[in-house]
Amino acid sequence: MVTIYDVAKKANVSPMTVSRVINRSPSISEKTRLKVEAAIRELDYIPNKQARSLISKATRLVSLVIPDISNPFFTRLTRGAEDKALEAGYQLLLGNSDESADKEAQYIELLLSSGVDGVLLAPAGDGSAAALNKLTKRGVPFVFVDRIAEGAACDRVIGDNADTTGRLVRHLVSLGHRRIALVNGPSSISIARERLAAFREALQREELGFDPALVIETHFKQDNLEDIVRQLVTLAPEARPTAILAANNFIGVNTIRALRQLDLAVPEDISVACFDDPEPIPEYNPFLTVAAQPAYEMGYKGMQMLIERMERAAPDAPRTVVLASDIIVRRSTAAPPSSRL
Amino acid sequence: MVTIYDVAKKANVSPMTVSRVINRSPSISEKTRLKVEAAIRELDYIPNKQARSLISKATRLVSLVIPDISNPFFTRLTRGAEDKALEAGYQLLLGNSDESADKEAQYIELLLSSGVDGVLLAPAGDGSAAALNKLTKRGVPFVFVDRIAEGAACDRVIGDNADTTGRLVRHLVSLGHRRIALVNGPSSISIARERLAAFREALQREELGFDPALVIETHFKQDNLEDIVRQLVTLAPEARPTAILAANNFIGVNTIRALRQLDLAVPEDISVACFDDPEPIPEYNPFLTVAAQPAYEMGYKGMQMLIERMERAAPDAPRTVVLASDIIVRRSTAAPPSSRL
DNA sequence: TATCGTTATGTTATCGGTAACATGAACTTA
DNA sequence: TAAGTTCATGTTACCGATAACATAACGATA
Repeated sequence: MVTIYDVAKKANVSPMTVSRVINRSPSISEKTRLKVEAAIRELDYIPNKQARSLISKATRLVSLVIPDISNPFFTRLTRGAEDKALEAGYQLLLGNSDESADKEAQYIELLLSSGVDGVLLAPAGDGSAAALNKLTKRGVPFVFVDRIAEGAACDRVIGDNADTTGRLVRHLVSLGHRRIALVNGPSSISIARERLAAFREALQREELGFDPALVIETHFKQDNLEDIVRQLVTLAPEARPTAILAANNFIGVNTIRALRQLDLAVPEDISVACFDDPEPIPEYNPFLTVAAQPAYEMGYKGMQMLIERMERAAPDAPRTVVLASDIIVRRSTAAPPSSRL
Repeated sequence: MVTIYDVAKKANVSPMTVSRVINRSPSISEKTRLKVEAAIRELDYIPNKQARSLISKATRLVSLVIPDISNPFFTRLTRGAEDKALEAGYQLLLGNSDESADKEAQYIELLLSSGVDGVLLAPAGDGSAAALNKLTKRGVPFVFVDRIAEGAACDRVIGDNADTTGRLVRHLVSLGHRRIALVNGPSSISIARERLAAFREALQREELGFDPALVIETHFKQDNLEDIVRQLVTLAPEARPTAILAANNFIGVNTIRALRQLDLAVPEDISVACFDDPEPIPEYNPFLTVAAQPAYEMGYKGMQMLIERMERAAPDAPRTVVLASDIIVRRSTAAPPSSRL
């Protein structure tokens, strides 16, 4: 391995002078600089980041911890985070928590020893708080994206769940739906709680009753939803929902799949709308009506805020950035069967 | 920051003893071990990886460099690579090359200074060779997944492009197609070359002529293919293809989108088949006939081979692993219009 | 009990950089 | 031309861990 000493010897200067050249110290004569730069090139010298980190206490590594990289929503978020990180000279350590607080905690433990300078996190649930305390204790800043964990006062970039849910409900109501079901994620996850609360409020605003039987909790990940959907569509006709609101793209896709297994047509028999676009085929066969959250922007903005924290360029008080969604109406929503009689 | 010295002082031993406890050296008395472990717990000590790397020359960081994480094929590959890496105690640095050899080279430069122990790479093209030479020069092992770059003798995990292409062509021919177009990726990428070669051979085997006008090169990334597809479908009737083979999932999806813009129905007017599944909605509306490559396995196996290299547990000679694909016939392929008259 | 062999622990030097201080050379200025 | 400045460069020590060697402690053996 070529070290700063090899370069120094070759250029006939002290290692410190080489270090100064590398770090663009102003007090270096043009002549020495050129001499050292030539030696660096000749030896193909690359500074050792580990040695540097040992002194500077900074690794220029950041981590992005997400629940599921196979979800296109998080893929786009990752792109945004990576772009911003590279732009600012940081490298990205990727971690999947698989929606498990345990795996997440394990991963954070690992990050602590890797000496990451900061963590961008879509927490698996409120159980994340304990692991996050360790980060705080070590002075490693972190920022929430998409979701938050209760009990941690930090920057966050989140979607406007209240507004988005309200608009999705209004869209369905305007088509004539009066009984809308919500297939939600686990209530241990902030966005699931927020979407449920917003759902109740939206129903109230539309002067529709809230029926707990029409709210079902499942996972945000790929799953077979046949049982859950059957439960909804086999309710008595007057209790049966005419539309299903899915709390994320996977639930949306799997709801449609389950409906098909149950021989129900979308949107003829029942309408479906969901949060987040199931890319990469959002439109080749326009199907799901969705609330498309700005995933890339969330990642980008989240990383930006994290970098500001790491570089102590942010105010002490935690900041919250709320990003709006676009409602994209496609073919999975239509007037309910009854109104078409 | 809590160091090994703090622990040593607290436990009333020398730093070396603490180091021995951490590294499970056998020659440590039970009594001392417990004492030191207590101090570690009490102080919440975490070893500093940077300092360790300085001596060991190993960072336990590996990098995965892929052309495009927004492609579900690479997402699944990433999952596989990450799972295997974590299993073996390595952490994953993620890099997107965006199909650009320049970005890739820049990224590899960055990796060199981060001191990664190895690189798993789906090269952006043959232009990658130069950057890879630098890795070789520094003794950083790398392994190709999915694609290879000419001029680098290293382990590789690739799909069986010849066989897969042959089977896709046979599927189309068996439906009655005689004129099949290939919308391929850039010929600077190995899989595009292999698929083209296999395509020619398959046509020959099926005793069909090869028409260069029916082979078009485009990008593997999201793109508007309307011009390209128009070029194909506006050929004279006797020269016009009745089926299009797309060299990856994005090209497949975008071909169908383009056909729709041109008011052509799939599969009634023209059939489409492609490599790689456009997840996450492969089946909720069965559409694309695809050759599904085992992406997860590619990532997993590739990482495994890389780890073997890094830990010098592999034979010197480069190894090649070829993984077969599944042909999944869905609704985008059918008999050509003529045969249905 | 003197000697030896283990086993457990400590000391010193080092990995590759850089901060902090020291020094030397060149240039002013009186 | 001697003293004071300024600028360029070198020296020394240290970041946090550990390899290599040194030594202390202990029990076994004659």
